[in-house]
Amino acid sequence: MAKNLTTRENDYSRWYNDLVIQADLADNSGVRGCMIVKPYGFAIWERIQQELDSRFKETGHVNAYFPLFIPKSHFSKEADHVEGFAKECAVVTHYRLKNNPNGSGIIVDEDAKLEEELIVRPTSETIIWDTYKKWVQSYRDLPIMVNQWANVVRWEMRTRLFLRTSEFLWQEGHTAHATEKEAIFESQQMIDVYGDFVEEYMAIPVIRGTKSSNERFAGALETFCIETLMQDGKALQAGTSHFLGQNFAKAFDVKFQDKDGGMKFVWGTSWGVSTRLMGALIMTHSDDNGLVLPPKLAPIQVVIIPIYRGEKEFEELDPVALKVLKELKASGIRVKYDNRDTHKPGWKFNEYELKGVPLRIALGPRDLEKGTAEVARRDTLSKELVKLKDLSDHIKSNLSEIQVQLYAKAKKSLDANINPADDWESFESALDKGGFVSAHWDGTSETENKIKEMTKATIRCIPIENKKISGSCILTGKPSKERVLFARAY
RNA sequence: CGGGAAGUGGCGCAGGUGGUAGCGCACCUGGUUUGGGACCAGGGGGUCGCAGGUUCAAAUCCUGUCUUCCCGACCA
Repeated sequence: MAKNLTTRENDYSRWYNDLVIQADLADNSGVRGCMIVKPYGFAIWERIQQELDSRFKETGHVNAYFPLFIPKSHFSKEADHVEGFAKECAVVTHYRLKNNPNGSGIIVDEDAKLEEELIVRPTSETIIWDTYKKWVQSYRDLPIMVNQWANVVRWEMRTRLFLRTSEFLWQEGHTAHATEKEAIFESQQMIDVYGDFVEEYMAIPVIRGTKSSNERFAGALETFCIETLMQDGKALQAGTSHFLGQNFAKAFDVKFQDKDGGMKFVWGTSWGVSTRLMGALIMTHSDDNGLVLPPKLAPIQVVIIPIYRGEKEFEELDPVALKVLKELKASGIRVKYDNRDTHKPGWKFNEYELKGVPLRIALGPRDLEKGTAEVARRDTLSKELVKLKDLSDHIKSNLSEIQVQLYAKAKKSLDANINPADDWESFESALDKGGFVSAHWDGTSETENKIKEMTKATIRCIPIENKKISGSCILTGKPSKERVLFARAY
């Protein structure tokens, strides 16, 4: 049992906070709402980046980099967009500091006021569309399929490590197309890329859907999303992809001459996932002993821990451990041999459990005699004696089994927590139980707002694979074409 | 941004009627240990979040400010 880790039952939110810090993923910094991503946490993020990046490249995208600062005038061009982000923008107004004449330190130099203030990007649509204007003349210049890995800033009032921070890391894809059909295809394709990645790689089951107009991205015509459910029954948006129509093209005057000779506005998309995925990862699989990582994502998949008394025993063990290490490495497994003499085996067991390493191999004198190793699984906390000659195969099959089982477990929990409700009373009690509530909605913003006021629940998504069975709205009784998913969300 | 709580060695906390800081864990040294967070002995480390103020004297009292946590408002 992990020391000092609050149990989930006791206080889920505190469990999460403790875990992030104790597993060495991230820490708070001296700046409100900004986090320090520690090496172990960043290693996981790098694995997310690596895999996503290659999937982006496979689907025809290239990486580029746009500036952190956005001129205020660019930012104000698309009305809905401004409306959506204005309240959470950091603004740069000066470019110089000076010594305070009264000797009390450093102050802003009022003489160095910027003529045009700069916004720290909350997202990059505006500066990118301002740029695309210069890149696009002809249909031959399209499509543009650009992604960037960057940090963004949204001045949040209430923050939590990974889930909502004022500065966070993400990728944002921005594409421009000649036709509406192409742009819609792109935004749908990317939500599938996200969905497949999150399910296959992070072992987190998702629901693919579209957003209601209330929850839609500021400036988009349609927002596709993947929604997940955490162990405490709250929903978490894990990724979004937006069909922007011609909104940004019109705002930034991005036109091209088509084959027919006519001038047309281009069609756009944007899509992103952020370090919030780390939060989803932590809250989907982990337990009261600490982090649980799916093997495909774990920076360390297997740790080898030697158990010995005195130098003699270590001398005998070490070559065997090294041989196992070499063998596992050779078959492409990310393995660490922790031969530090500064910590006892029991200490290491707990440490790697807290950090979610999927498999642990313990090698001691008893194993040496019998030609075995003890293999322990992080997800089930079970142990097994395995013959050394079978070890490599055993580890490989264990890793893929863990990956499959983590997903299956999370999927089962997701499915078990989608509850239908057909009247207001059962709607409310279903929300209180946690999870998604599948209910009819009359399709209006007003009704969604009222429901939000009354229950704190929002429409998380309109599932893509929805059966179009009509009914009547849970609140107003007006006709509804299909059920949507409500939940209280992060 | 409102309401509440808190900030004291790396971590968790005590001290608070003002008199210059202590405990547990961690750390360092030596020894014994090592199959689920070892033990003994010795040792190092803190301008008490920061800035002002009251006072002969401030961790302690006052004011401001920053950060964190909880609740709310806000949030794609």
